[in-house]
Amino acid sequence: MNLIEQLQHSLPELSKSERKVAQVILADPQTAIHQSIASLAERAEVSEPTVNRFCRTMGAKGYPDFKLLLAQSLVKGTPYVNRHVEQNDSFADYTAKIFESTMAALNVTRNHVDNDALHSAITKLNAATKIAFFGLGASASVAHDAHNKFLRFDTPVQFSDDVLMQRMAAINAKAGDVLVFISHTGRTKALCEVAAIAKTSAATVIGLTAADSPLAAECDIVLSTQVPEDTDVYMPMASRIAQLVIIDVLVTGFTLDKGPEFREKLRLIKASLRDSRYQKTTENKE
Amino acid sequence: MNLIEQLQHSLPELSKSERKVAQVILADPQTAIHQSIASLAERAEVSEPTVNRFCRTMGAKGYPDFKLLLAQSLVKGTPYVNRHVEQNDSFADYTAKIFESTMAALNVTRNHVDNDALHSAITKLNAATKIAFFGLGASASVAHDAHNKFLRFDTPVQFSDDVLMQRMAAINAKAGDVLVFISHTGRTKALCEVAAIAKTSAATVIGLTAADSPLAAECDIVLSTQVPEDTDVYMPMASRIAQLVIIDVLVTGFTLDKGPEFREKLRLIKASLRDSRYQKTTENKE
DNA sequence: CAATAAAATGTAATTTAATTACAAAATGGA
DNA sequence: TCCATTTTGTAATTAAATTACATTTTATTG
Repeated sequence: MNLIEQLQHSLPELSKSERKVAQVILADPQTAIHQSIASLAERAEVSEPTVNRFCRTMGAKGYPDFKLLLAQSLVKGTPYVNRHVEQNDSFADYTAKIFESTMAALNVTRNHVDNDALHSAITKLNAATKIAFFGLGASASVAHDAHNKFLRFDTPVQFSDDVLMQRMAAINAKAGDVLVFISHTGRTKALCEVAAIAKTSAATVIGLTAADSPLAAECDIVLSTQVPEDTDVYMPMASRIAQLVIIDVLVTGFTLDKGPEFREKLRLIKASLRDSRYQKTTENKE
Repeated sequence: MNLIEQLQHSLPELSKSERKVAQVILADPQTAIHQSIASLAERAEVSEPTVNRFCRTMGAKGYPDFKLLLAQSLVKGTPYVNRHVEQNDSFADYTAKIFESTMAALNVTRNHVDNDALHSAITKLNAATKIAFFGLGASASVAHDAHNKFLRFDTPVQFSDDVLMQRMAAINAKAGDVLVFISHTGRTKALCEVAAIAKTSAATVIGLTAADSPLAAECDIVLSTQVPEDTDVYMPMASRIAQLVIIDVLVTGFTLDKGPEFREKLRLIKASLRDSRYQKTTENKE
């Protein structure tokens, strides 16, 4: 646990003098880390050994050690948190908020992904005879991205952001096919309907969507993005970024499972794109 | 700058003895913060005052102060670094690497974005009579995403991943139009050519691409994503995520500049999507 | 290539800070 | 109210960091 939180939390258990020390530190931790034990003791109106004992109570080896711990917990205090953009935010404010919120979303997703689900999704994709990515609205671009990434391989890939096309594809889905449905909310009726059709087929249905949503209910494998709901009007969807990164994981797992001989193939693809580029130093895939 | 980075960076400028100190610290910073000046001096085979002088050279007030700074930078020290996926990585390994690398990319981008360029891009977009997003290959999905996001407003938006369509649009571009070209490398010939055409028009040409690239040269405003090149075959493009987040910033700035009466409009759009969703608790945009 | 200035480093003394040992209050239960 | 226990403070001690100054090293120039 964070030391600051720990201080706050153990406040009631402390003795009178030690509490005084804790309060002085909590009031302005930034100052505390630059003070000697003497000046801190004076500010808290206690003796120096009391401060020392207090440090030991809090799990430090002594005062200098305590200061180190305190300094460290001040840094990671607010790592990346989800913060909403507000009307009066300055340019710098909302830029920072958007970046931080996105990183927070990725952090949360990383810590909460269902590894088993991801793993079995990769296995299914690898064994697939055909792969399709479906999304509507904003999720269409995520499906689009997934399609691009999987185009590098020899498994046939399909992408659609058109409900009718999706329906047809779902109806024709066969065993060995993998259909990936992408939706932020998991509540888009049209997409759920297509997923329901897909479910009646022998194909594998994967959902990249919110857990416990109607869409998730229709899926064999659910890859959920545990991202705080962005109810704010101004807030862009961090969940879509999380979905893209999950797709990155899928692609990477897919590639690795194919083995090293596959690597050569990817190199060839890369090389074939060379002529479409202005060369300079290193070469990259677009 | 991070103290560890600073140490690494100033290594060549240091004197012989001070370099020894720096190297001992860099070799194991975690140990260093728990040592006294005497034991550190001994390990580095220098005298105590040398260590003290070294601390001052690095901008600290003295040794204890230096330890504090070091301790702090160890926390946020190497938060998210770019790590390449390798053939023998386990599932857990590459998943972690991908998430971390993406977060690292976002962190780097946040710290290096050209705020003035971003700001003027937002201003231009707000004054635009028409907006277009162009991308090819993998960047097409980024353009696609941007298109989706800007569709919520009343400024006409266009998206294309077709070179011919892009050419036509570029030729017909007029003053007041804003054309956004998206490319990871900034070296795709076809896209550069379209950008060159656009540049001859009176329209504003914005590039969401690598700095100092051929594409960047054709643009009025360059929004560069300073992301380490991903030469690795297995590595998904973190830069594309960074581009998406920059688009989020553009959209947010766009919305905020339009003022609060606009907020109502967005609410109406949201409400109009309601019927296409299965309701449950809170409502969200797709 | 010596001679000298400047920089770098070390030694020892000094100062400052932290800790310990122990004594004095304060607290709480019989 | 008395005794045991805990809490807190005082003074001494130890440890750590810093300073002042001496010595060595390095670079420079005649």
